[in-house]
Amino acid sequence: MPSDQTRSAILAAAERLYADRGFGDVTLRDIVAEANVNLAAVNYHFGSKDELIAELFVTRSIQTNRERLNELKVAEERGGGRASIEDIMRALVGPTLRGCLGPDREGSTAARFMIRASIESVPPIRRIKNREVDHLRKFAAAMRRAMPASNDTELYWGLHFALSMAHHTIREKERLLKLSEGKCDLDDVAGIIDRVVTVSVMALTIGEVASKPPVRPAVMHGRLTRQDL
Amino acid sequence: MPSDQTRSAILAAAERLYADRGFGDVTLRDIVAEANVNLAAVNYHFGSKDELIAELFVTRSIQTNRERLNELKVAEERGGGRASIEDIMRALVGPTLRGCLGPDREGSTAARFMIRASIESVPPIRRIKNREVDHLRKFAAAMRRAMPASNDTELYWGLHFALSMAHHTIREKERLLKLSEGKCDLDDVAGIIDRVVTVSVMALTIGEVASKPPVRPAVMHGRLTRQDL
DNA sequence: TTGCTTTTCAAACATTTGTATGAAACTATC
DNA sequence: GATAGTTTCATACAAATGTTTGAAAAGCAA
Repeated sequence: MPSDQTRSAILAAAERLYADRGFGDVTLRDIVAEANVNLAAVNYHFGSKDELIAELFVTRSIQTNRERLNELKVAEERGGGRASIEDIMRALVGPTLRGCLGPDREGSTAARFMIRASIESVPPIRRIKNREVDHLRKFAAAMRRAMPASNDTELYWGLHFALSMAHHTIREKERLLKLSEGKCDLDDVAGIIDRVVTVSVMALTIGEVASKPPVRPAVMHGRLTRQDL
Repeated sequence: MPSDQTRSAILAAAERLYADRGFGDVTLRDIVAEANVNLAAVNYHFGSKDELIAELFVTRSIQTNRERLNELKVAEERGGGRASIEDIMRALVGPTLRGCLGPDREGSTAARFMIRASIESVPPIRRIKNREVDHLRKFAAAMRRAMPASNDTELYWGLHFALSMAHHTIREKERLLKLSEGKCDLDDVAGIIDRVVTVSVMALTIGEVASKPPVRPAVMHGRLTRQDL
């Protein structure tokens, strides 16, 4: 058997098992059993368990990033070098949401793996995520071009909130479904993307009116602290 | 030594260690060493490691929930039985954000523990979180009273997005700080709460204009799928 | 004190886990 | 077809970890 066959069998089995049962419940022995390879093969081909997980996550992350930048590029070309802020935000959150939500996506191992990675956050994945910042700078730059009037602070908050809504929707989709008693349609991916984009763009326009958000009613009573429960 | 002393020594030591080093890196032996008690004491007083973690998390969750409902009650009383939608959202996200962000909060063990719990999401905590839904229904009810025109779907999405922004800001504050090169002031807790509240309320007003979000440019080109990278 | 319950303690248990080893099987090149 | 390099395999290793045990200690009521 060529070496690559064992390697990819391990990758596929690991991704499937991690997606189904999470990182905490899957051991190397589970993976090699699923892949029908020897236990030592993991360390031979990947060096360690953590490096296996890292490779899985990096592969999928690169895919998502490529999709995002691709969608951004398409939007910029269509706009003659300048994409609208809506399209930029859509390029940011669209790929992730499309990948992880939707009815048929239940079968997508890659998507379910990335959801797990988002929820459980094991050390090797956390390490990678912390270096993931520079890829977002490209989106910050595009946003800056699209709304030159806005200042950087507002821009970063808008970017942050967009990712907040997208990721949290993926992470907590079960809970939202339960809370809303099915009223929130988690299968309407296009609608969800519209929602997130709309709200994100609105968030960005806060900064265009004033540098400080407008609404700030007096609510902080002196006696309302963490102590008095 | 009275039995309660050992019990609370374990609780305190566990919360401190988990807050500092995370759930993955702290063993029972670390905890009992920090608490100066015997290893078997944990199982004697709590039954198991998971039940210890669960007790820690439940205690802090109850605290947060009480703060939220308290703040909601204050706002409703001030408004003569009806709180404004701004104040409701503020009561929802305020306690968590105040508890977990801010400069002096660095020393608060409870806050850092809850951040860890939000990031790492170990099984006993996940189990509890999944039952945490009914507490949010009280907020949904208050929101319904505040904006009777809005339909339930929009309401739940607004609630969900508010929590998204609050939790994600806590979870990813380091990354946001790095991405924005310090431009986003994570110590200005009041400002952050204002931001989240403002955006949440705006998100809720989407539904008052129309039942579907307005912005929906044609971006989904046929060739833009998960494959073509 | 006596007797009973609760709590502490040191030690051991039982598993699980990732990793390492060294020989065997396989592959490809000469 | 011999040889060198690669890959597979069964097995063992070593360490960590949550849990259990049974006796000692402490607390407390009669």
